[in-house]
Amino acid sequence: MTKKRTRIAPSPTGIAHIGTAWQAIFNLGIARQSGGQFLIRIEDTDRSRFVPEAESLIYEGLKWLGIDYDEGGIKGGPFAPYHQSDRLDIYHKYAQQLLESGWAYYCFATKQELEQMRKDQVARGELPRYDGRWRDADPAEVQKRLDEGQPHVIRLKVPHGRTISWEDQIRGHVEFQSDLIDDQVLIKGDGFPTYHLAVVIDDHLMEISDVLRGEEWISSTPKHLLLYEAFGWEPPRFAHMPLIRNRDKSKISKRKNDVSILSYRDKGYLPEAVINFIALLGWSHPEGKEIFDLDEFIKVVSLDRVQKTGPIFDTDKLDWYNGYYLRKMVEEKGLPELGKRLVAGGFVAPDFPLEKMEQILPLIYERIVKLSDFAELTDFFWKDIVPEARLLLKKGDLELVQGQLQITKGFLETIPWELAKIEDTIRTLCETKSYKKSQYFMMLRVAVTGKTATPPLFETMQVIGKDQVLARLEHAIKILKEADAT
RNA sequence: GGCCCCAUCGUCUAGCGGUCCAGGACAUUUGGUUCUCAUCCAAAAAAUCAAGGGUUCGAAUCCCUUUGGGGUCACCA
Repeated sequence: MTKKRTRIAPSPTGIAHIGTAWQAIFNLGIARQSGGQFLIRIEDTDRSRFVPEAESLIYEGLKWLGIDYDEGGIKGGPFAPYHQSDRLDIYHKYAQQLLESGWAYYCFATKQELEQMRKDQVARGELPRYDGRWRDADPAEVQKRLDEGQPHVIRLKVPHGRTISWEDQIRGHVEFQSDLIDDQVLIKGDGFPTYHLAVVIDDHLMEISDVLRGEEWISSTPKHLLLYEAFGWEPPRFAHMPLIRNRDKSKISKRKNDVSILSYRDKGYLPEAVINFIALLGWSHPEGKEIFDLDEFIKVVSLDRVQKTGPIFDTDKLDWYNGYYLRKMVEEKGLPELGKRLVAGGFVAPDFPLEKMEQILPLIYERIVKLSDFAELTDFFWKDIVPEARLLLKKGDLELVQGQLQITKGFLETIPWELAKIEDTIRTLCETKSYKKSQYFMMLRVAVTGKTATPPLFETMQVIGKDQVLARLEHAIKILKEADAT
């Protein structure tokens, strides 16, 4: 297999987007399995949307997910620079070439002028599009305006009457009529190139062999193909991935979904879970596997298993993956690993007593879905609780429950605080007094934790500690008295 | 609206002319284990393969039409 070079070309306009990560793993896989390179190029030609910290967020997000790259980004490489804003003179040089070969021309129409033109077109029931007013302008007039320093753009002279087609790696044969394509702006009024110009020049210069990008680019591809032709360059292979969607099927958006990679980290997801989840969006494992890591994905990914339909971003399955990977992690690396991740992610205070942690972790690791669940799952171990009378009395009447609390407290006071002893005491009590197990246990659970869903009762009591358990039972008795009085 | 892309259970998908009255996973429901929750284990329900026409001995799989959805039509990427 010939080596493939692929790339992602994110724009630093905001957050690190989950879609970028999704694109990245496919590009990474296709390149790596051929022994080629995967690179990151920063497309920062839109100064109006530029966000300074956005770029480092992208690296941080990809790094967290374990997505590595070979060139570009902060690494640099043989085709540097990898920031488009550092490549301006390159674009100008090639734009000049297009001007000379007749594939491009200067356009002095102002934005307002074009806006008015489109408005008029729409009013006349026509399609709004550039009317080519400077396409065949008098060279002398153009030169005069140039000499005067008039603001201008450079446009591509899209040939008429052409059919432009390519064999898409995912979609097969796709074709467009050139007559429907506007004379694209190549160099903007501010001297920056547009995406179309820059992407073609950079992909060629950086020897990208396979362009794997979102379906939203499919209608731009003929423009790019025209540019390759204009430059006399061999175009890369194109593959247009489906678009990840919101629940309403529209293109995934910030408004309707959490699309920030880092926010999944902050919510307590494991990177391996996120990777596994997104890998199965629009793609399926050749052996039908549901569980695999990035290394395996890179080995087996192929474009022919990419679906043409845009998958809906539904994180239900991500939750399942996360719980699964959390449990797997504990089985393989032990509870301390879970503790480490909790601390590293800031889900538990760094000064949280270690021995307490060691006692709590075995009780909750099967119950935790996200690392951020930890607090909610365990707060009663160290926080004061106020059991609700309603819950205490859920399955038994006042008299019964009060008696149960008193007598249980009495017995527990006398025993050494060991798991076996606690269990033995309570079970014996339950039997000799003929309490209903479900009622009695649940009542105690509420009295001791304030909750109806907790880890097993005896272990929980043991970890909470004798003094605290007795105090809570006492507290429960008091609450019932108050409830009785009102 | 023009152009382009797409269409299998609620969701992610398997399927690339017969082995599919459509398989798996998540979610859901039920049962088992159990002091609750969760885990784990079983099982169920869930898609007239968008609809209608063809082609074929035979179609979820090929073709056409319709419908539906999406993308794109900027001096944004």
